[in-house]
This record gives sequence, C-alpha cells and structure tokens, in this order.
Amino acid sequence: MFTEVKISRKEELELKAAALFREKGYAATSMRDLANHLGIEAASLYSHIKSKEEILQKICFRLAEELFKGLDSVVSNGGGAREQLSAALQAHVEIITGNPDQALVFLQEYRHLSEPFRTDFLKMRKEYERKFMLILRQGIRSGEFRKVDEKITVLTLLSAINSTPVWFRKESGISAREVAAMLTDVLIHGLSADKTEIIVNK
Amino acid sequence: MFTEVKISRKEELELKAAALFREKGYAATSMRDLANHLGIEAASLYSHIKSKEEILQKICFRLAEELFKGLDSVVSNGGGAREQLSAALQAHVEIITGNPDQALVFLQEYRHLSEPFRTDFLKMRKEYERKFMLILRQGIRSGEFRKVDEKITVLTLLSAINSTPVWFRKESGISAREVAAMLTDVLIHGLSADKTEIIVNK
DNA sequence: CCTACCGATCGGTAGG
DNA sequence: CCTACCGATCGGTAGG
Repeated sequence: MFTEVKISRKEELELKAAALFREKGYAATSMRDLANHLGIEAASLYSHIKSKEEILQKICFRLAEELFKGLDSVVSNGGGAREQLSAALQAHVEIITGNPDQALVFLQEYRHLSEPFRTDFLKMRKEYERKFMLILRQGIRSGEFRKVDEKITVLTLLSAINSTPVWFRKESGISAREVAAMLTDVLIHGLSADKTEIIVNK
Repeated sequence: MFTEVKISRKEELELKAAALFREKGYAATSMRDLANHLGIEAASLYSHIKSKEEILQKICFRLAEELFKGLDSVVSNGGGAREQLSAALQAHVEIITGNPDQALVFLQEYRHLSEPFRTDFLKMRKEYERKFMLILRQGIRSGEFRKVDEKITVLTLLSAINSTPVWFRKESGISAREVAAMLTDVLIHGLSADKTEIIVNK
C-alpha cells in the first residue's frame, strides 16, 4: 500500500497543463492536447475550468505570490545585506526548483496573459526586482558589496538563478538547497581564485 | 540626403518577423499579423518565403553560426582561461545585444522548430556549451578559477548573459562592450567586496 | 464527463 | 503582390 497523495481532478488538470505549457508553450498547447493527456474529451475540461487562460493566470499568480512570501520573509528577518541576499537567492531557487514546470511557465509564458493581467503581472515582477535591488543597494552602501550597477546586477542575478528549473532534477542527488548554496557562492564570490592567491602570497 | 542602407523586401520581412516572434511568441504570431505589419496580404508573403517555419529556422541557425564563429575565434586566439572566458563572454554579449530580437527568438522559440531541425539545434547548443565549459575546466585546472561545478556554472553564466537582450537598449548611452565588461567583471570577481577589505586590512 | 456543434482563425495554394 | 479560396484546427457552448 502506498501513501497516496489525494489530488483532485482539477489539480491534476493544472499540473498537466503546466507540464504541457512548459514543453510546447502556452499558445501551441491546445485544449485537445490537454484533454488527451487526461483521457477525456476537450469539452469536458470546461466543467473544471472557465477558460484556457484561467489556468495560465493561476500558474503565474500563484508562483508570484510564493516568491513574494519568500522574499518578504527574508527581508523581515533582517541581517546584513550579504546574509539577506544569500537567503533571498536560496528562497527563490528553492521555490522555482520545487515547481519547475510552473516556474518555467511563469518565466516564459506570462506574456500570453490578457489585459489587465499581463500589466498586473509585470508590475508585480518589477516590484519583486525592486525589493531584491534594495538588498543589493544596502550592501553596496554598507561596503559589503562592490559598487556595481544595481539594476543590471539584479537582472543578471535573477536571470542566472532562473535557469535552475531548466536543468535541476530532483533525482540527481543534489538538493535544491545545495544548488542554491552553490550559485549563491559563485555569484557572491565570483569564479576567480584570486582571493586565495592574495592570501597565500602575502 | 541620408545614407540609406539598402534592405531587400525579404530582409525586411525577416526583421519584422523576428520582432513579432519576440514580442508575441512564434506560435501566437500569425502570418496575417506579419503581412499587416508589412502592408501586404498574407498570401503575398509566400512569394518571398516557403513557410512560416523557414523564417524561424533562418533566425535560429544564423545566430547559432555567429555565436560559434565568435567563440571559435576566441579559443583559437589562445591565452589564459580567464582571458579566454572574458573574451568569450564579451563576444557572446556583443552578438546577442547587436541582434536582440533574433537573439530572444533564438533563445526562446527554437522549440517550435520541427524535426530534424530542433534536434540539430539542440546538438549545436550543447556543443557550444561544451566549448564554453572547456575554457572553464582549463581555468580550474590551472588554478585561475575556483573548483566550481563545471556544467552548472556554464549554464549559469550563459543564462546570466543571455538576459542582456531583454534590457539592453542601444540608446541608453552604454555600449554592448561596456555591458559585457561589467557582467564579466561581476561574474569573475563576484559581488563581494571582501578582496579589497583583505588587501586593506593587511 | 459526453456528443454534437459553432464561428473564427490558422498556414498555405491556385491562378493571375 | 492580389483575389479567392481551402481543409484543418482552434477555444468554447448547449444540452444532456
């Protein structure tokens, strides 16, 4: 006997939709595709959902909410900028690698949201980037970080960690936490082995 | 009188297509969309091209070729791993920021290629990543770089720099070369101001 | 959850 | 580059 996780038909539908949207893109995924994968007729989907876009909306806004929750929690915990940046990167990586299909749909397919959802979504994303940027700014002012371009660096950091759902596999033996730690380390300390050399040489 | 760059109708078509594919996605861009933007009828497009996918193929493979040319040139120039990585990142950034629409289509829409093009494309991409990885490996062996996970780090680096077409604007006063230099610096040296502190404190 | 169906739109062709 | 058109497929509804 297995310990079965109860999953409603609607949840199953949304999970399958996320997987298909990720694989083929939202626009190229037909409701008939989705229905086939669930073993039902296309028309039957509409007893669970109102429209195709409703699924996309749920995926995008649910993940946005989770990411905000993670970031706000990190910020409210306080601490140094480096500590906060590290924790924020870790929280972000754990959330998106924990839901790789939904994360990639969130990252790549949001533009298929109709108005006003698309605009709302972009506002949220900008606000998220701003909160991240404030941590960076704080670290630059405190001298913890170098004087980099705040905006460009935030986008670069987020872009770097947003690639994790592409290659992360739960079965790989490496955990989301370990991935987060590795990336944080590289991004904060860089690739260069110079520091060690300097210490050794002196 | 302007110094006009002669541009054929076909080139105009491909440029406009790249812009639309970038903005709406390949699948969500109709040939009627494209025709409207060119001021002609949809059927007239087919006197210049064979199919919608042909345009996508041209965009994807042309950019891949350019990126390979850039990377191969860097590698054949030799030099230390750090020098090579820096030059490779710079070449990559300059190529993709120089063709932002095509670059984003290349990065995001390649999955709409039919077989065998899609498989060929993915093979090329993997080969490109491998060449990048070899530079990294060389630097780790020589002690120039820290002992990071080669595969993950390459994907992270590429993902970081591949975000440049999203925000880079030619009119911003900052050049592609400067962007490349900034990103290379952050990725190689990290955000941390530690090194300076160590030097100052000793 | 199904059968039956609809109007709209798709990529593309024929023939000029 | 246009008019006229085609078969296929789309998201979705009515009614059970």
